[in-house]
Order: sequence, then structure tokens, then C-alpha cells
Amino acid sequence: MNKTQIRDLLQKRNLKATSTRLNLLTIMEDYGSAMSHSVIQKKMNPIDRVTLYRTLETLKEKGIIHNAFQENNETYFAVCGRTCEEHQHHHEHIHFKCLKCNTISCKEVNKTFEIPLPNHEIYKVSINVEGLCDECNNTSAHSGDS
Amino acid sequence: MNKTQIRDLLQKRNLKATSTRLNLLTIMEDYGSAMSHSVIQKKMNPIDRVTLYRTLETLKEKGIIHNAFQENNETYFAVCGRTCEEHQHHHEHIHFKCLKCNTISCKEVNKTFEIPLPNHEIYKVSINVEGLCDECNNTSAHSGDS
DNA sequence: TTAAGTGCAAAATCTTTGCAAATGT
DNA sequence: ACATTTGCAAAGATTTTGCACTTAA
Repeated sequence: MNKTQIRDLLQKRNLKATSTRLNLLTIMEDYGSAMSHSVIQKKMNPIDRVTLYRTLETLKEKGIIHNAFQENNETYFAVCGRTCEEHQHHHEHIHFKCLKCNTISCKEVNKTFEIPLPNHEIYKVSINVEGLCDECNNTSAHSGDS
Repeated sequence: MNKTQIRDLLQKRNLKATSTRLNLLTIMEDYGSAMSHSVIQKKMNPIDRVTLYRTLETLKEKGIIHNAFQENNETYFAVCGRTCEEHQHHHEHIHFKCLKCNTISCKEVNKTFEIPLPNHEIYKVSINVEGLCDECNNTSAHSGDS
């Protein structure tokens, strides 16, 4: 998403295209993986912490970003893919945390997960996985080859 | 688990069977579903908040309880089933939050979830589901029959 | 007896609230 | 022009730290 696309998206959600929002979304897109409040704050420096709270909250409500992970007491946010609709997320995706490079990313998958809970009505499923990502896994497999 | 069993468990993990720990674990077992810090605090009244932080932390480290869910900025804790080993949890289970009765419970399932992430090394999978539990789902289905 | 655990006080952080000034449409 | 958004100050809440006292083994 370039600036113009971000502008359009914000407009579509009845939000003003302020520089805070443009910056935030640009940074999050560029970063590639989910970011915590404090990491975002560092990258956006200088940004008022309160404004960031409110901005994240607004963008979340409007379905532009979503909570990707919760670690200790930190929430990680990620920009929603095109499957996100306002007020209704259809994330058939996995949140993957790599324990080596410490990135948290959203992995879209085709598979639908059957949840074996009879008599339960299921509204939302969220799947968090920890391990080694593609890259780190290959790197460590090759360690020693020099 | 009765008091004696809790004592044994604590001993096995090299923890003293203090009244705080016995109370905490008894309350959590009785409660049946996962509890947040603040709910536990109310139930244990009076308990020093700091002590509760430390007690929960210790029990978590020793694999006696685990994080069952994360909601807003509240962590919900649950007593581990017998599949938990110290420092190594094998939770092939689902954390289910009922949106009607607001309980969060651990559902043990037989199924193993295949995570479709090729080239990834997977260490831990956690699955959180929201919806209506068995009971609430049946109740609402029958609403109107009076 | 003594290492581990608890409770209190206080510091450090994090999150929310209210309001005046700035900004986008 | 005007509703929305931002930044600052301050309140409120949560979490951590240090240390003296207590308790289980």
C-alpha cells in the first residue's frame, strides 16, 4: 500500500488522512511483521504516547489493523489483509512468532480448521504458533557449512 | 485435587506448601474456568497484590498453572492438566471463551492440528476460540420454550 | 535453623481522561 | 467553518523492586 492507497482506505472508513495515521500505517506496512506499541513508538519518534493509543484504537475499531499476538503484557498489531472487513474479520490465518528473529507475522492459509467442540457455537478462532520461521529454520540447518 | 494432592504437587516442584499457594490453587480448581488476576484477588480477599503477582509467576514457571487467554490487558490463568510437565507444556487443548457466560475454559481434544506452514519448525501451538459453550448454546436454542 | 515466601512502602510503567490548540475536508 | 484529531497535563491503574518480617521444612 502506498500513501494514496492508505488515504483511500482511511477515507473509505470515514477517517481523516492525518499525518499520524499515514505515518503509522506506512511504518507498519514497511515493517512487515506485527509491532507492539512500544516498538511503534520508537519508530514514529517523536509521537505522543496518548495519541498512539488512540490512533491504534481507532484503526482497530475500523478494521484497518488487528491484534496479532499478545506477549507478556504487550499487544502486537498488524495491518489487516484484504480479507478484513470493517467490524468483521475473517482471519483464516495464523499468527506466527519466530523465536529466533522475534518477528510476529500473519500467515494466510487456505486450510479451514475444524474445531472439535460438539454443541458449541463457534464465532472466532485464533491460532498462535511459535517456532522457527522459514528463513531462520533454513539458516540454522545450514550452520556449520562454511 | 484436594489439599493433600496440591501439597504433593508443590513438593514435587520444590515449592513450599504455603497457605497462599494452597488457597490459590484450591480456588482455581473450584472455579473451574480460567481466572484473571483481579478475579483471583477478589476471591482470595484479603491477599497482597504483589504476593499474588509473585505467586502466579512462580506457579507458572513451575508448570502448575498456565496462561489460558489474554483479554484486553488481562491474563487469564488456569491450572494445568496432567499433561503439563515442568518447563514443557503439551497442550493439545483449546482455550474456549464463552461470550454468554464469560467463562474461559481449557478443552482437551484428541485431535492434533496440522499447521500448514512448510519449512517452519513448530514448537508451540495455541488455539483460542470464542463462541457459545455447550450449555449456553443449548439454553439459547430453547429460549422461548416456557 | 534457615532458605523461601510474604507483606508493606515506594518506584516505575502503562493507560485513561479532559481540555485547549491544531489539522483535514 | 467545523468536526475530528492531536498534544499536553494530570489522574488512575498496573506492575516491579527492595527490604524486613514470617513461615514451612
